[in-house]
Amino acid sequence: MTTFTQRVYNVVQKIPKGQVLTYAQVAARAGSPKAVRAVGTILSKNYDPTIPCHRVIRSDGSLGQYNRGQDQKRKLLVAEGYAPHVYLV
DNA sequence: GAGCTGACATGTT
DNA sequence: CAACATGCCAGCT
Repeated sequence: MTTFTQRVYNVVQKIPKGQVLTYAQVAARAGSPKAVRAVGTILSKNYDPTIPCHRVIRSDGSLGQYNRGQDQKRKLLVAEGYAPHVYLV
């Protein structure tokens, strides 16, 4: 548990509904723009329901991985309004 | 205490 | 355009 970890949690928790941030953005906001791997590692180990980890996607626009599975992540994002072209097809 | 792993990103081939 | 290789940071063995 470091400041970076807490920062990541805070940032992810502050992501508004219908909006998503990339791992790069989260890492940058957390204080380390290059700690994208770390963000993934942290979120992967985090099962806290108060942390909408599903709102964090890859910079390529892909959903990336998820604890509950990519399908669950996609469902959540679509349900929240984040429905880019790719998911509709 | 050191080494390996992993929800990623960027650059080359 | 797609695939491969390298860099990076925090967590776990």
